[in-house]
Amino acid sequence: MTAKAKSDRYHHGDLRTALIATAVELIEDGGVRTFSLAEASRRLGVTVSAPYAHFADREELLAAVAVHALELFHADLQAELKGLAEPPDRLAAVARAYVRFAGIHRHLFELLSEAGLDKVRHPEIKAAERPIDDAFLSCVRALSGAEDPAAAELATAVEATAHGHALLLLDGHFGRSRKATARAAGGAARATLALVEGRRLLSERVSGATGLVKRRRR
Amino acid sequence: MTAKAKSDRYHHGDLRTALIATAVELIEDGGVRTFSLAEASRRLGVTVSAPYAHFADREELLAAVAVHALELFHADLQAELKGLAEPPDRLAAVARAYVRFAGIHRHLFELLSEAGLDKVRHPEIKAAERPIDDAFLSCVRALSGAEDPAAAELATAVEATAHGHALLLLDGHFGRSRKATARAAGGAARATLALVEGRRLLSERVSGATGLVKRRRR
DNA sequence: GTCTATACCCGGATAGAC
DNA sequence: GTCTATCCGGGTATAGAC
Repeated sequence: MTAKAKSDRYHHGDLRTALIATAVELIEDGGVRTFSLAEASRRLGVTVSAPYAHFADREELLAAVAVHALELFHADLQAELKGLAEPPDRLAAVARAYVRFAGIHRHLFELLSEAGLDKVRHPEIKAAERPIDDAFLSCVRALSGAEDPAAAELATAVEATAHGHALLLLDGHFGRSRKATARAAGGAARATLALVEGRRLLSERVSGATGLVKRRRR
Repeated sequence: MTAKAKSDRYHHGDLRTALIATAVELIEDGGVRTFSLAEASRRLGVTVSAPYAHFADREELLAAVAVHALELFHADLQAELKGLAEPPDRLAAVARAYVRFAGIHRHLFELLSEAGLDKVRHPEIKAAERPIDDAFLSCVRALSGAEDPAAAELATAVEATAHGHALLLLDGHFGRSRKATARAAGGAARATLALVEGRRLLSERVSGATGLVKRRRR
């Protein structure tokens, strides 16, 4: 690969990278379902067999795109957390970032959540998820103290809340306007706060239930 | 269609109905993605063109299956609500039923939430959703009083919670054992209760915030 | 209402030349 | 590393006979 402009054949400095970029584009407006290696090849002006020199198959390319998407999300998440100190606020920010990402990169989000990529076959994906999981879990732990047995359930509930709002957003539940993403993200953040508060209240009721707390019931 | 056992050709009392039933089966174990009219036809021993006498295209059959799934879910929901009087409990039961349905009829659930069926083209789907929406909304209204402006957001949050838990369940987040569905459903129900409590608390803080309530902050 | 036959389109993937 | 050529499979859908 030393000679560059070579004959009339198509040439790339780096077809592998170009394929990933094109796949991101193609998926960002069209979704994973309709994405095909053939189409990507056409776009880049190479034949359908060329990609096989860089990826074993379609799924391997998709995995690379998934990694890219996760890195994107991680960056967004860090930005959203920046400057927030209070654990509940940080948790709410995670939910907000999650929903925003889904709204802004719909199809990349779908790739991550619906494509059913085999994470065993593609450990890169797991690796790219790691820092995100860590950020999330550190927020949960900061909130409830590491010893809290209910921490895991809270983490799950927050995750479900964010995920649920994201899907409702993509479903048009918040409308189709530009504001929809903001509405959904705000809703998820508030729901997260409510969850945190409600959980604390319910656990108080169970453990050291005082008359005062009990009186709130119904 | 008066003569029944006629010649050696394949015959059905009602191919239309049989197609729906077969599609349900095929989708219940294999998912929508891989479902094809061709396969369904083979199963029933008719040729690939036969279905077109009853359905305009593949999607029309899928719509019929979706209606079936919604009816199933509605029945489950009613059963789950039976005997519960307290609004929070009823709301939690809705979430529980939702997650259970997702766990037990994975692929039918996927059809409903991911297949992207065009509800404008298929008003039957909207019609089948109606009674479910009504049941859900009546629970929300019973809880917050019809005038509460936050009712809509609560409804959304509960929906998101149920949906989120359902998806996490299908993702293996609660394990793959037979107990996974129960765990997820329980989690969704508890999260719903926490949501209801937390929301009440947060709104008190805003509206008639007393020193006592305020003190709970942080 | 169902069949036969067929046309059409798409995608994935491989062998072998350059 | 890319191309040419080619095979495979799959599905959707239609026309026309019975």
